[in-house]
Amino acid sequence: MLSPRVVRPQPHAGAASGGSSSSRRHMVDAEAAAAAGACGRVPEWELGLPSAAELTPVSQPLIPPALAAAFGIDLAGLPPTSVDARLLQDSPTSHLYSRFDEFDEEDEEGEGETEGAATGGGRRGKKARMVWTTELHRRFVEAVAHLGEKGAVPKAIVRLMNVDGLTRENVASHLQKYRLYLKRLHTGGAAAATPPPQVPPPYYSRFDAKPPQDAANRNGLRTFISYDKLGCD
DNA sequence: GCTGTAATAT
DNA sequence: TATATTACAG
Repeated sequence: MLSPRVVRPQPHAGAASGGSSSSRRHMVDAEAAAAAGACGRVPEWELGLPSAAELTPVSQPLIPPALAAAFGIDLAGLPPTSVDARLLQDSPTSHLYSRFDEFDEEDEEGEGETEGAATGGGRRGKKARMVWTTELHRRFVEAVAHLGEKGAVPKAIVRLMNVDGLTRENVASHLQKYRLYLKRLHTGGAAAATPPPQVPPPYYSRFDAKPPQDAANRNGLRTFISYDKLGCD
């Protein structure tokens, strides 16, 4: 992050959302699912859960021993620390993302982009939107599962995921959608009584029907609470 | 300061 | 459509 270009503040001041949020709901869905115990949580899993420090090595299996051998990579010599997000990009177009790259063409603003005064000689770097690949998402879900319903807050998730360049905002945003997704699953059965939600937004459709299991299983930790588990129908 | 949520922007 | 950003409340 060097001399991040100053993003022009949008003279907005909208705040269209009514100030009073008296009908503010609580996030009971998740808690309810958790409280359901029998279906949502497996206590023994949580008891035996490793600490955050022990979880970081989750990045290890990303390079199968066989593959490492083929490339003459000494796995033992690799630090079990942060995983660069670049390594987790698995989509064909994932190269396009770049928030971690120093330079980027970034040039979508037709307006005369006034060189940020604050950049003073610094190369302006514009953050491209990050791409939540299935790999990244898998790590995300695992982190959420490990942390549990109550502990799965952006800050903790970022820490657990241990992905280079991943910000709290990234995760917060993703988490928000993720929760909507879960909520949708929950309401799928119960909401049958309520008005038929025309065309429910396909949140996370991209990740649908693909609960993480391979890596988790390889870790000998079984499949953590994932979509189905949390949904607990 | 962090979090959750909704609205809105890109 | 997916992700980011913002505002606001707690």
